[in-house]
Amino acid sequence: MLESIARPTATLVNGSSPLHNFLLAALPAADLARLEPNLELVPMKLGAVLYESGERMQHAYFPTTSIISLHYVMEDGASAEIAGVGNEGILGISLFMGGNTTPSRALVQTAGEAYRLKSQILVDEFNRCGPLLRLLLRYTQALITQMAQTGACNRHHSTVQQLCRWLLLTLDRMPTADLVMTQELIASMLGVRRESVTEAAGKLKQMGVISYRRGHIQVLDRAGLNTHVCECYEVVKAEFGRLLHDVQRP
Amino acid sequence: MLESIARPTATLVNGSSPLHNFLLAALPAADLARLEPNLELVPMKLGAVLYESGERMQHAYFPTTSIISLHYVMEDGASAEIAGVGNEGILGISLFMGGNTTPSRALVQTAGEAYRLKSQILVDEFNRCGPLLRLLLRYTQALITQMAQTGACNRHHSTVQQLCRWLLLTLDRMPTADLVMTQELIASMLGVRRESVTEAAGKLKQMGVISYRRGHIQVLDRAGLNTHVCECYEVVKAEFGRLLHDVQRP
DNA sequence: AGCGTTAAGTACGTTGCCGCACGGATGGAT
DNA sequence: ATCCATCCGTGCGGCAACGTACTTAACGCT
Repeated sequence: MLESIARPTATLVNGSSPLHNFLLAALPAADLARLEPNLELVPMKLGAVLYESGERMQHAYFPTTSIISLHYVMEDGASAEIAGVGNEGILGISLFMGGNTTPSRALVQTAGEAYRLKSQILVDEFNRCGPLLRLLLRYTQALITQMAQTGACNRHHSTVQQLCRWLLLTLDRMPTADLVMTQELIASMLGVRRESVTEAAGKLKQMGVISYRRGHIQVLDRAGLNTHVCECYEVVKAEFGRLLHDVQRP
Repeated sequence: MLESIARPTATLVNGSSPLHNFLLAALPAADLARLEPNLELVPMKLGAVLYESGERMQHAYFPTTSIISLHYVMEDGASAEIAGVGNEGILGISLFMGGNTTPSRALVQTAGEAYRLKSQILVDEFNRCGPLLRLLLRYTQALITQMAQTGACNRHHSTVQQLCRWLLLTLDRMPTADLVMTQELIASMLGVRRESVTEAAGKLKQMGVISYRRGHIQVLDRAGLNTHVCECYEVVKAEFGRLLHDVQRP
């Protein structure tokens, strides 16, 4: 296991280092050094379920190139994304907030890599009440904003607006403008029918904002997304910027 | 200011003690003792705005008999409740989570009383990294669940179901089954039209579950609400119970 | 090269909620 | 006792999204 510790290798497109996760990168060197021997680089396969509602988590995840989606799944099977986690964040809030579980599902929305850390090690470090605690609480605060905003957006905004919001938030966490993503998957995130996504995506395509083919979406005109998105995107982005201004790409 | 410290008085219907707030009641005596000289009992007037989006909070509030509603207000004036805070909780999460502000509005949904505490005193106590920190983080985790669930509920459930959820959650925080509440206000909480509330309430009235008159709603048949509510109510309630099981009515 | 699976397009009736515009009723205030 | 602001009831057209059903197109596999 110790051998699997991440070292940037030539075979990886972006290289890989814990520093590619903004939270880890924002830690003082001494704190990061304590964690580093325990950080394990793992591949994140599209659609993989990292956490199921009510389970006890074995690991926390710090995405680097992958994106994780937090879903709430209803009794009747309907679902809705409540937040996304990319290289700006961590999966496993409930480990340090208390309670250990949450009533939600976490799955890989965009394939890539993440560093994982045994739950206990994260908790122990958190309990030192040092920089990691401060950092994780601020991140959690930003996550709360994202969840609240998503909820309000669900109530008031159109599918097209929400699709724009979702695309922009995803784009911000991606190195490229090419998303490997089916409309079906987007529908489950937004909590709408697949056909509704087809319709909304069709409009954006017609306006030349995006193009797509089977299983791929390409954003052609990011500014165009901005003109059609609701305020929610900007609010979330601004709040992350404000709370984690010192947590930037290394 | 010191003179205004809460002492239960005969003039108060329920009497009033910090112990009527579950979080305060759950603190070890030594920790509560440090806070108590700084707790100030204040009346909470219906509709009063305790916090406006982006403001810096001067106080944290621990409701006893009052209920506070956290709203998100959109640019176009549309609004939606993202969470409620009663005697099980605290208003002022962002003070200790970091960042000090949130993009939301807090207003009094049900008149009553609350203990308030100067921000700095709460933060100082939180920074001792003792029982208060543990307690507040667990509470925040429960609040996160409530927000996520509300968001998903906004997406998938009918106005009647949501009204039932809202009534039950409010009822849980009230000593009586009589709510002083206009349909207009409920509409702004649920983020729907006033007429939609009229319609939903009319159905419940016809079924004999509630009755109401101008500005008052009375729940006649709580079990009836339970049969019409969506799963969301139970999930939130269970999560609060699980996370704050040791935080009970004194 | 052809096949089978899965993604995406189309169509149509239905519905739940919206926006608007009223009229009627209530209950506190003068 | 009367006034009148506020709250509640109702009606109607409109529409975005839904549920359902089916077709067409793309990709990957043998």
